[in-house]
Amino acid sequence: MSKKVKVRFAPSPTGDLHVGNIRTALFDWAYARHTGGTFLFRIEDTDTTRVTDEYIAAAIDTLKWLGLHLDEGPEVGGENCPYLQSQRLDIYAMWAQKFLDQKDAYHCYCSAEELEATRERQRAANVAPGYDGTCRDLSADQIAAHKDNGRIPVIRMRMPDGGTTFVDQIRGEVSFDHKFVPDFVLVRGDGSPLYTLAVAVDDVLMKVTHVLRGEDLLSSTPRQIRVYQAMGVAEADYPLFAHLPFVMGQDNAKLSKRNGEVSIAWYRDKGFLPEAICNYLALLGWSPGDDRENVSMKEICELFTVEKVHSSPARFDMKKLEAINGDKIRALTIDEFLTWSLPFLTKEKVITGTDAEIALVKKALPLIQERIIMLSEIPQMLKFLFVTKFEVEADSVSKITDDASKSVLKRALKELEPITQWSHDSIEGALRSSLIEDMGLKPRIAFGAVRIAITGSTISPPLFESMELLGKDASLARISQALAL
RNA sequence: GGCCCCGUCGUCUAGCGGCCUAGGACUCUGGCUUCUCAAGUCAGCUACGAGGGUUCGAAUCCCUUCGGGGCUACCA
Repeated sequence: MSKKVKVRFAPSPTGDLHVGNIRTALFDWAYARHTGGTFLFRIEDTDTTRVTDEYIAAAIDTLKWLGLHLDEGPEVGGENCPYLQSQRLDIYAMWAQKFLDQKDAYHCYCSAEELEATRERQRAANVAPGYDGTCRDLSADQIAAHKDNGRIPVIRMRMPDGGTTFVDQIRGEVSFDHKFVPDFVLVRGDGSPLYTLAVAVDDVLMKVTHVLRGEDLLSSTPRQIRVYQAMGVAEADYPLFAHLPFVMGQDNAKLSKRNGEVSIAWYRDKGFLPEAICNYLALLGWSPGDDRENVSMKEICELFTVEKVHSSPARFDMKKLEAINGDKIRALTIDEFLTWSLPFLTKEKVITGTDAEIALVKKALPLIQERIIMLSEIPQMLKFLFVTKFEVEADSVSKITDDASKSVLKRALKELEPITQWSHDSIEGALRSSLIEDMGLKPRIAFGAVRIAITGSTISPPLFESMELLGKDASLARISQALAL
């Protein structure tokens, strides 16, 4: 029987979760769900000066918002607690000691300056840079001398001669000659562990079966495998590796703050739906294999396999994300759309949240559902229905103060006044017969003027429906007000 | 510099030796529709980095080359 799949997402807390992180998390999650395995979240804080609780809370909140539910990790718990590497220091120390005892590792007393000098020399001589093995086989006397000099050692892993070959699930067989994989540091002079030690130990102890991570870690894999060997793990029990290609920015460099918005929080504020973000990100470096592009979270789980992941990097394209977000918004039911909309409307103080307001919003939403690409556009589009002190946009004022516009508005006012059944049909009928047929105006001219008077803008939801929702009194008042400009 | 990874339209991709005069989506351009803006719809633009092989036949296999990226830390 094959082992139950366990996939881990293990970011180092260097900032808010960003697009690149999330793409990795999404693939990790999707693979876990696809295989019926578990999705584990671990924090790699061996370097950072302590993770804050806020960071962890924010990260978990982001994952939850995206719909990437965790099976194991900080806050949710699990059988492999704790999930912060900073809380597992004694475990790493124990293994480091074991490696020392087994002679797989050794104390290295070289100073930073000496190492730097070695590298300089290697660079000058044009040979592979890396630790030269000075402290590999120190005698007791040499060690004593170093101690007398007050030198503090690091613990270094001994890389045996030969090489490491492993099968990357995305790239195929990858080989590294150990000539180019020097002895590496496991534990710093101050006793703290390095990433290479901590990941390997944790992945084994937490029974991770698949390591899906960024391509930048590809060349650290031989070191990780070396630790497995030292731990006595059988080769058949090594996790399988799959190195995901990068997500690049417009400038063909790894996506960063410089080349676009990368913080997931930014997308959330802008009104991107989590489904849209996941759908788009899923398409970066992966595809279902056919021409299908609009996929739900459920479909991503069903269809996702590592084999279909690309080996080449993908560029992040905001336009495509926007297009997908628009599609997802249009696919929402009105109640779902309403739920998503309300926070944006209250945040912009367009509404306070009364039942009457919400009822009106719900009626207006169908008018704008296919006109927006981000939820943050909603307040601007519906504002005219709620403002108490109405004002025409500065740029549009001059478009309705000319004589032609004034006569349109006057006529509109006159035709609208007698309407008793205030509906978009009756409004349209009255306006068409008078402004278009009688006055012989082009619809875009005639209705354009009314639109500005009613909504204050040249861009708005459909005019007659908007007037119906605004109500007769308010509509007539606005036209009168426009006439007075 | 060394090691490793990568290379199909502007972008994301389909393609796994004949279905490819290379398909889809986004973007862009033009048309239709139209009360604005959208949405919808139709059409168009544009790609196998280059050069050698292998083969009856190559985007698909091999080699070289060029280009891009990563790593080369007591970062992850």
